[in-house]
Amino acid sequence: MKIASVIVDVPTKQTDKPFDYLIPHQWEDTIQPGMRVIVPFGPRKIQGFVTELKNHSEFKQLREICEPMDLEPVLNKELLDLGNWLTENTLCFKIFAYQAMLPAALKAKYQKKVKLAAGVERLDLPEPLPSLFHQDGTIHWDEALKSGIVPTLQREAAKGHLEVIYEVKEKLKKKQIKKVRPSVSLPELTVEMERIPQRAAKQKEVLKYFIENNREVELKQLLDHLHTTKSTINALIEKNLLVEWDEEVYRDPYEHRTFERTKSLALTVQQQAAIEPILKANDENQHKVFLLYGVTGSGKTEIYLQSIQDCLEKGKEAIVLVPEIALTPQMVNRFKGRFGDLVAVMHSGLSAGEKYDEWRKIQRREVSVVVGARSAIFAPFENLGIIIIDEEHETSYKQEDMPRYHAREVAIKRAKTYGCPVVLGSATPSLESFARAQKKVYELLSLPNRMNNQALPSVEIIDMREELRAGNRSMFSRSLFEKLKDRLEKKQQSVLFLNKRGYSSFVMCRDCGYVINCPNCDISLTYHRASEQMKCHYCGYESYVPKQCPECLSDHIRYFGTGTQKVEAELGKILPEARIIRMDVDTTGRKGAHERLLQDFQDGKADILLGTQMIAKGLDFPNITLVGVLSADTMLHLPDFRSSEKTFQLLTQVSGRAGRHQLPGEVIIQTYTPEHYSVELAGTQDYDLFYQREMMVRKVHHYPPFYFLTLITVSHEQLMTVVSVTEKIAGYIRSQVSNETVVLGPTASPIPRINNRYRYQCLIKYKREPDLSRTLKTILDQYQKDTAHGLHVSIDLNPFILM
DNA sequence: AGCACGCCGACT
DNA sequence: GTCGGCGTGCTC
Repeated sequence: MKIASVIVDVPTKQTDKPFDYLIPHQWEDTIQPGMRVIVPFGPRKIQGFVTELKNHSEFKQLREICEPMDLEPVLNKELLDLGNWLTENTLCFKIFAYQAMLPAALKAKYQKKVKLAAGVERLDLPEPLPSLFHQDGTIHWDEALKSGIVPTLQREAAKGHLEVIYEVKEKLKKKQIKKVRPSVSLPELTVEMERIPQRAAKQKEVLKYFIENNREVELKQLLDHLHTTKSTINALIEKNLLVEWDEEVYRDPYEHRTFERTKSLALTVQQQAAIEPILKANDENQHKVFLLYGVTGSGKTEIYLQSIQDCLEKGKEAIVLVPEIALTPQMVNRFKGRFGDLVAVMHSGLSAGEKYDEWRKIQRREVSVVVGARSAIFAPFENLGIIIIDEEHETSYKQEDMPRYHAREVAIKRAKTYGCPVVLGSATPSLESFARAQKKVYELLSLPNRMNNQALPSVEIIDMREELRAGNRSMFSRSLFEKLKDRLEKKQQSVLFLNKRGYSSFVMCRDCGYVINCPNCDISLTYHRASEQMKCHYCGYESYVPKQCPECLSDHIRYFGTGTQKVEAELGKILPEARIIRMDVDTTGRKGAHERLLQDFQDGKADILLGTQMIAKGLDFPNITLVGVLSADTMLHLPDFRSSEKTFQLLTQVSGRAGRHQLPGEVIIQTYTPEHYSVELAGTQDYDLFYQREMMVRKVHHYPPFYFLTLITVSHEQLMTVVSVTEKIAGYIRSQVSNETVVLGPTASPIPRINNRYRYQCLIKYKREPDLSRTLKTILDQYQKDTAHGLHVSIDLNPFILM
């Protein structure tokens, strides 16, 4: 076995296949599938993943692998296979699939440099080159680009004076600390100490320390403790009395926190009934998907915890997925509290280094439970016992760029491999999942009551049109105002929820209604208060707010704030004595700010918590007795077939924040469309009825879960090109599919232009189309090589955002 | 993606 | 006659 198949880090159609390389003798026993290697590729060096070892290759002129980047594989057999599965199921390049499964820190960085060719002196080169060399005798290409000396470099390289080199760099080093310990036994140490001459007082002290504390110690600590320097230690190492070594350490984001250990709670009869099938599947190593449908506050987390406990006792491992937004300290505490150091946490709040360290803990089997957002589904466990997906309906489980996977599908795929259960938990399951449970594809487990049989909060729906008619033009209905005042007097807490969308901070002329748009994209610019600039979220374009309206020259330009700011100001007017904590992108930008604000609220430092999406989840404070939703229908009118479902889920979710403990809770939902079923049924908290109503709508309009969707988006600088290509694609698909299948389009995308590229799309709705995958691949084969002509074709199977 | 190779226009 | 534009095709 001297040949390795390598998937190279070049994401194009043409290179999306294994390339064969010879393994140099020195690495023959080292290199294995799943390792990252550095390989020559054309004139440069790049990173690649070894997928296979073999003895023969169809290619004659094989080149050699430069070196391995790992000492042990970063992807095991199962994950390599999973990568292929991802590639097949999301139609992405293999390299994207592999990279998605690893922490970003393992992605290579490339650097191009030049160095002097053999026998050439710096001074042989023309000015200003001789003075531009770095310590290591190279000039960095990216710096040369900035200073405009690239042509000079190229000329010198052509003359053979300079040599171009390509480097692959690790993004990140393992963090290591130096440790020391005695290398001889305690009695010997005592003897040796006597022998140290009197003038080496510090060396004596060090040995005395080790006689008293006969164990390893971190070098830095030792030096601090004894007020000495490394030279003392070096002398003792020379004498073979001490040994020194490097040890890998982890950047533990939770290092300075203690977690109160908790024990399993007694389960209610309902919880007991719900957990039993899961434990049974655990016992029998049976793959099954459970849908744990439990109202807010019904104790789903305890079921997760005890199912995991059961796995750990069987020597297996567990993955828990939680939506990013709900990955709060509260959530982490519950898992760390129960399982202590056995838990790794993965979320976007961690630095690349911290994420890598958490991943290393998993890889080295130092933890058995990982709690994390979407990408934690790829945790490199090898003896998985259970996968839990909390808030299963959350759209953030779908990744929107390559590879466009849904964590739920990946979870089921992995669980099948390990023969273990998947538990999908939600108070408001996605229609897809609930439908599968109805069809007995998933097993339904219900928790219809709250713990201790607390009543669900009472919900009042306020018709804001009525308020307007009654002369109330404020954003607070009379009822909400009264109740807020009441809580203030009773010293209880309230949460006000504002749906961010519809209130986004665009800049508008009050006279003519002109909204400032991005010049490159057909979307309004977002106002950022911190920088007092307008920014495009799609292309990054920035600009200052004009003094005058570009259309009508009026100077009545104003921005519509993030909404929360406006609400805060308004609240200050009507309830001046209320202490308010505002949570939105502006106040939670800094690291840890989110956590601190919530802590303040929990500590009773404020009466009202005002915020967007981010407060809809996980809040569980005993003193909250009122929840207000300022405008329930802002997301209802988005061009998205899931908007009713999302509205219902959000309203139910938010309502669940109230009265989770002794005090009963009240919920006020303000809306302009109280008659809409998703608002009405969120009011009565009737998921089952909502499910039936929404399923009818989906059936009539040929949407999931009755039909599968595939979205094809084409973009190009020229509108004509986009239209004609999309038309050709749509035509080709129509010619290939059955007549039960619906092909919509071509139509302009909801955002018709991003970054000066026009966007057209085509939506396929189908029930059964076994050959669709092949058809789509043909399309990609045809058009992905046209990227040179500026054409982009992207395909999203089961899209969540139809934009 | 990069890069080399290759074929046409405007300069020393 | 050469320098350099970017169109095309290849990387084991």
